[in-house]
Order: sequence, then structure tokens, then C-alpha cells
Amino acid sequence: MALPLSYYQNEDVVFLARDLLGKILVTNIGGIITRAIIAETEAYAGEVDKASHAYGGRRTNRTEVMYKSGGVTYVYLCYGMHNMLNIVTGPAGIPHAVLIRGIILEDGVGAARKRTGKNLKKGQLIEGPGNTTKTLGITREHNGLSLNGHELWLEDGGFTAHPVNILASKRIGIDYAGKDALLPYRFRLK
DNA sequence: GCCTGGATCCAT
DNA sequence: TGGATCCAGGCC
Repeated sequence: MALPLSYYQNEDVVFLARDLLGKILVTNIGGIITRAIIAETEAYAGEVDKASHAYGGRRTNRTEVMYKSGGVTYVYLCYGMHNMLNIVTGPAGIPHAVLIRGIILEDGVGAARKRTGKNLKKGQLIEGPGNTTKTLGITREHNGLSLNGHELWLEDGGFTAHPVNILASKRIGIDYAGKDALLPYRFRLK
């Protein structure tokens, strides 16, 4: 069962970034199902967060999807080669997003091996947002998809991470964000 | 229209 | 530590 869209409309993006740990992320790419547990996330707090693409209310073709009502994907290209998957959260007009930075591969190992060229195993931790999308078969073609659809969705039924099993730290690769670079918005399962 | 650099990854 | 690779966003 996919999580209801109402789940994503919580205004507290930092809460959601933590809560998404342990949830199951499922892709159906051309009929091939891949399932993985979310193991690492980062919160991007919309207009007030210097690290966010929507900082200062920036509204462009790329960021437009961030302003939608929570429960859609935001996928963009980074460094000319890596697709980055975000979950848009919050009510319409509030451009919050959660970056998925790491997963634990559960099902669809064969497809994941083919996509990555690596000898991946069930239960293996996949680190890094670029590696995450590559493993799951996500590209920019999956930008703006509803998480209520048939290609990409989340399920409960992984587990709910206990606070003592969550590591909070500052975010990666956003040194340009000044003070905001120090915010403890990165969450990992221990 | 041009230029800069990036929410990365991997080999060196 | 640097190269891959390309486009968004800022500035002219």
C-alpha cells in the first residue's frame, strides 16, 4: 500500500526527513519492480534555506515542481551526470523537499545489478544520491511524478526508526550555504 | 548569449 | 585530488 498523499503534506520537512528513514521506496520502471529501504535523507527547507534550490522564493522551470503540494518527485541533474531524487513535501506554495541520499536494496537485485554494473546484493547499503537513483532506475524523466502513481511510490512496512538509531549531522556538498550549511538536516540509520 | 560551478562519484 | 559532463541560473 502506497503512503497517502496527505502524509507528505506535513509542513515540518525536518520531521519528514527523519520519518522517511525506514520507509520502502518502490520503482516500477517498464514493469521492473525494485524495492529499497530509505537509509539516508536530507531536508531542504524551501525559501528560507540557503542550500535549497528554492531559496529566497526562487521560482524557475526547474524549481517549479517544488512548489506543488507534497507527494511528487523532484529529480534534477547534478554535476552533468547524476540524477538526484527528492520528495516534495508540505502544502502547495511551500517548496520543501527531502533528498534521498541512501537506500538498502531489498528486491529487484537483478535489475539493480544491470543498471549499475556492480555485483549488488540483497540487503546492501547503497550510499550517495547519485548511486541511489542509478540503482533504482530513476532519471529526470521521473521528475514531477505523483507518489500516488504507478512508477514511483513509498510504502510503510519497512520500520519506524527509533531516535537512538538515527544519526543527525550537517548536510553534504553545500558549503556555499553559509550558516545554513551547519544545520543538522542530514539523517542516517545507524 | 556567455560563463560559472554544482544537494556527486570514482579512479588516481 | 582531479576529471567526467551538462545545464541552470546569474549576469552582460
